[in-house]
Amino acid sequence: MWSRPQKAPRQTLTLERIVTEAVALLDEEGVGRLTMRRLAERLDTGSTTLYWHVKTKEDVLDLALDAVFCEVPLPEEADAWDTPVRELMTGWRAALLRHPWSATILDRPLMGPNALQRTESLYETLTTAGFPTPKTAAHALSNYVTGSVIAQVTWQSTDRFVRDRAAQYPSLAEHGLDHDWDTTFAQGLDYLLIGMAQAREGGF
Amino acid sequence: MWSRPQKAPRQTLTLERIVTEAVALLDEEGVGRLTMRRLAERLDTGSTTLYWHVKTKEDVLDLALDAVFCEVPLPEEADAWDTPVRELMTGWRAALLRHPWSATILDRPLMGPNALQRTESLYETLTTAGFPTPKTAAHALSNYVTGSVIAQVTWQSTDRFVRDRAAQYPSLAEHGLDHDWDTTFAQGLDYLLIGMAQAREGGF
DNA sequence: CCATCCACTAGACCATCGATCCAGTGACTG
DNA sequence: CAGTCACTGGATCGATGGTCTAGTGGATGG
Repeated sequence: MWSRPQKAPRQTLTLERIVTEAVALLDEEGVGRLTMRRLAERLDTGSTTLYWHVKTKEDVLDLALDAVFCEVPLPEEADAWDTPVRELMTGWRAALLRHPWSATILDRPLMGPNALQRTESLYETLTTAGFPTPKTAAHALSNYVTGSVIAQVTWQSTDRFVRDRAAQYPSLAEHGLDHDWDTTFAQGLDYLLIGMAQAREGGF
Repeated sequence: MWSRPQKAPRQTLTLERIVTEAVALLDEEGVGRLTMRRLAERLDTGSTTLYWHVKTKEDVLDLALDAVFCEVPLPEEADAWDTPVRELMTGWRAALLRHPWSATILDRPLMGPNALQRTESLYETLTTAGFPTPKTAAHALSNYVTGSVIAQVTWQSTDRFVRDRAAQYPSLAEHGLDHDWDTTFAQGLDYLLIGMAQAREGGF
């Protein structure tokens, strides 16, 4: 009785396989070409079969997005509060950039277990760091990361377009061209962290 | 000869009318229900007619999004550099929030004339304020606004869902529930501006 | 050993969408 | 008055998300 397997060991097609393959498909061909049929084909099955494991296509996207967050390393404790924060935000950004399609679906609730775990970690760090309003600080940080990733992915995808219009819009060209995205991100993050630290000392 | 009208005065259907109606449709029913057919129907015409004025549906979205940026007031000059910046960012955010569908299409290049004009204004303000790297500062600011709007729209659209899971994920509930979005945004913006000011004095 | 059950699968099918083809239409031009 | 051209619309195409219906095959229980 007790040694009996809990569930049917059938499982030729599992949710996990679906998600893995969906991420692979998204990585290779982008969000515009993710189709239930194409995904099913890659899994050597019919599209109907997918709908037994998943209710809608949006479920697939939600799962794929949360799978990306799984790649974000959870920082260890450190003496300075800003060290783990910087780590978390940098890893967060890196994971999203590794899967550029994720930037275009960041407009959906990040409520997968992996995403929640990262948010939780951020809150915890800020709270133990003594911020009176960790909620505000957490929002500022995650919003900045989200915006940064979207901006970078967008501009990189239209590099050619901008280059053609560089003469017409000089500061547009400067805004999006030959851009060291990493250092710009880090610098902006520093702005935020400096401001946060100063505000905390001021007690608000 | 000179008094002759330049172009054919036919124009029963104009690009302007299309954009206006598209924004109205998006406001009323959201981005998911914007269809070329539905849009054409609202304009009392066939869907084919739209394609004479516009190449693809994406064009319509681009135009609608830029129409939103038209609502962002361009700040006047001021003594303190942060005053016009705060004005511009607040107006930027307000315009996007007035049309929540815009948040879900912020992953496309903001290259309409209205959006460019706002970006230009931001650069100009930061440059005359003496920032050594206005590009970095401008990115930090606009990224923060973008992220903030997306977060707010997303969380507000899933308020019910979060409320149901409040017990299960306490800090999730705190993160997204009963949230004074305006003050949180303003506070985060202050973080940024404080950090930027301090960094400028430090000369980097 | 066999009937039953159920997790799981597949092909046909539906409504809808973005986009195009093709056949006009009517106001202005020369 | 014939011709042009900006402009319009109905029919249509291929693809998509999703459902209906009819299975299939391995484990279960008697």
